[in-house]
Amino acid sequence: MRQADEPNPPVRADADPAEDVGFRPKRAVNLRDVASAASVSVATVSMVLNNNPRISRATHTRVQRVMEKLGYQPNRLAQSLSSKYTNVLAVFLPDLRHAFADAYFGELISGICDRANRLGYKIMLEQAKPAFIKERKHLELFDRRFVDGILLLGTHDLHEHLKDFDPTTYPALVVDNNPVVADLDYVMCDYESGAVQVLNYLIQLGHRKIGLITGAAEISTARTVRKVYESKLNQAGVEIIDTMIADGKFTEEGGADACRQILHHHPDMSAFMAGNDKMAIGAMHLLHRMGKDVPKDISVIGFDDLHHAAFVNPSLTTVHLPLDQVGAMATDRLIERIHGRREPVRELLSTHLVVRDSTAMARNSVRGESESAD
Amino acid sequence: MRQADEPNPPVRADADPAEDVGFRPKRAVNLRDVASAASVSVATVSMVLNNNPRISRATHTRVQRVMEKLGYQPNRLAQSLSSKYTNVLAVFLPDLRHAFADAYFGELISGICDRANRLGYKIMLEQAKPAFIKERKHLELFDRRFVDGILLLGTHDLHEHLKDFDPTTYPALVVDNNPVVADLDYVMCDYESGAVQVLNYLIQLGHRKIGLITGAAEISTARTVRKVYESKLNQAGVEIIDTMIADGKFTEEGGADACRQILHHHPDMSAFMAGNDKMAIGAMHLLHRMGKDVPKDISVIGFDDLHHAAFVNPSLTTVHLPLDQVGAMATDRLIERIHGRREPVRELLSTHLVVRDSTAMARNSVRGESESAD
DNA sequence: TCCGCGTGCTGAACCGATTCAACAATCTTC
DNA sequence: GAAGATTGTTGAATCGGTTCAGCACGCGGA
Repeated sequence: MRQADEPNPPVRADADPAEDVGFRPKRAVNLRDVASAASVSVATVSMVLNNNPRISRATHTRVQRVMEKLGYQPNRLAQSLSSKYTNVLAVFLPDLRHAFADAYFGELISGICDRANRLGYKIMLEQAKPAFIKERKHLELFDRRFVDGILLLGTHDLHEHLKDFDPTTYPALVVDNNPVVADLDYVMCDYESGAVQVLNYLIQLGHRKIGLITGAAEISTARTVRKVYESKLNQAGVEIIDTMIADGKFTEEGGADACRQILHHHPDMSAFMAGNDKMAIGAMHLLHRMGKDVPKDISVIGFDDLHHAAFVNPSLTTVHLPLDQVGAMATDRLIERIHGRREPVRELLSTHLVVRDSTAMARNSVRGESESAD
Repeated sequence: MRQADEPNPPVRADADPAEDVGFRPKRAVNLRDVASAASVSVATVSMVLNNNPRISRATHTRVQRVMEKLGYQPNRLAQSLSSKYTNVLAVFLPDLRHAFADAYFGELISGICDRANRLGYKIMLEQAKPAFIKERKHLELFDRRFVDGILLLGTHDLHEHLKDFDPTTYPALVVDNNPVVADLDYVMCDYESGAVQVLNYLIQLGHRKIGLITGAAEISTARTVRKVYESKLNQAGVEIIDTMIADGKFTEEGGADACRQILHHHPDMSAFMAGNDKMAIGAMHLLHRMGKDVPKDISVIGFDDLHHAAFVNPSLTTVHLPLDQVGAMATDRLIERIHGRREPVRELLSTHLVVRDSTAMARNSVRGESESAD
């Protein structure tokens, strides 16, 4: 009878013979083996392993030689159990359908893994599904000693659980974002400067009728871009109407929808600025479907500079974000925090515009007052 | 003098100021605490935790209540140390520049993570760089008790290290591939059937001059597709010349290059079949640059059906691969193997063609003999 | 009444490392 | 030459679980 309905942890129903004759690691060489082979105590071997300076040069090399001869490899479960650290970091992805397949997150993760490995850390992958958070598994990760720290990707201000990460007990760092919901460490791209470059460029090309395909307002980077958009257009003497802006949800479909909405109210739009490449690509796809020519009829510009963006038709003008560097630096700072760093982390990495084929001079270099559509 | 390089224990060391005062987990509730609070032995608590049927219903619920009251969470380092399993799986990515940002791998990982989490497993991310393999870190992962098993992504026949994974000692499973270099478990898409559908479709549209943009010959799936291509074209009475086939390295750039090469020898190509979507997209980009119209002048067809493929211009006709299902099933089978499965795993998941806008009837439904160019 | 057996629980060994207190041997220093 | 400091090593406790052998108890059968 199997009354055990509840998901029991690493369990196997015991008491039953003739079962689970699974993978059985043959007993490996351990500290004691090395100690006796080298005629020293286990304490000595351990200290050699950790390069403790109190061990003499002679003993050190002798023990090390024995370790090599026996092919000794420390059991890291035992190491972590008795030491303070696991040397594992978790990467949290947001609860989005294709989060893993999203090149934006991929580039971040790439930077993270590279740096983490170089520093002797392993990376554990987690997706922050609602159930996961509700069961407080994000803290369990620490409490049960899975990880030393967490890198948070794709966060925003509605993520209440961000408040749970107390810096000294549950070290966490926000990657490429700065949610106001909690006062956490962060490392991110300079979206403001990127947006400034985009708008300077578009305005210089003669564009005034510029639509903004943005992300949700709860995402700090989306707000930043929007703020720059509004101030720059105002500065150029353009009155901003709400219908010139639409939420594209950071997806291709969303980008296309947002583009359609804006065009519906403003058929004379001459350029679109999108909050990321996926939305820009979605918009371009729609425009192509509608028979509009990018960039002759309409210019489109994105954010991210995914590898991919150079290969759509036409190739996409976009703001290059140093995502792998962000990932690497985030990893560095998180590890510092784990080892006792006190000062908060607030890093901003610079961005630059990459001009390709999706942008061109505005048809007729417009001037001055634009009459509001409707 | 900073003799204290070694991290100090979780105890408050007031003695020495100014040193690694890092993250300090406050002593958590442990088995002994629960045992004494419930007035039973630690053995009993452990057995409750593992749903051991030898514990009476009464004791079970009583202990469980105490655990809840104290907020007890088992330390999984201790659990894994004394049990046989870590409940962690590693995902190996190949040594490619943008491996993490590649949506193909992303979809696989997505399926893997989902299933793994549902089964109580954690996922660890590794990239199989040459140095990593040379230092035998892929085995160290087992020897040092990091993981119970490994899922191998992006493998091919030059990966000699695949031979190292002895099924009973180092459980590993190849995902969406079947390298002949080692006789390992695998779960993959039915590329053969996919290729058959592609060629039937193209031939039915009247295409005869079909170029193949393939991957490297050491990759089994690339060989499979090529084999089908050759036999189907032969069957349609088309003589195959080497110059009709080129290696696109599974990248956009490679796809573009391969496309250029083939066109150089065969300017009258009317269709391209690519081994994945990225190469197809690269080819389409080149064709766009050359002023050729897809699909009017040339049809292009891919493999993968990445989310993305629906949003390039024109949207891409491609073979849908059930990558998340492959990932999920791979995870299932690997876990079976870890727990003692004896029979080899050889799974094939079915694929189907998704027709979009990058394919159309051949200009002039060609017939019979094609004179070899050059 | 005695034996054997199944049930429910316990004590203690064990997994494999880290680290502290203690100590012996050698080196300073006066 | 004795006291004190330094250097190098060790035994034992500890981290927090799992598991096995064994014990107490109640019960049915001979």
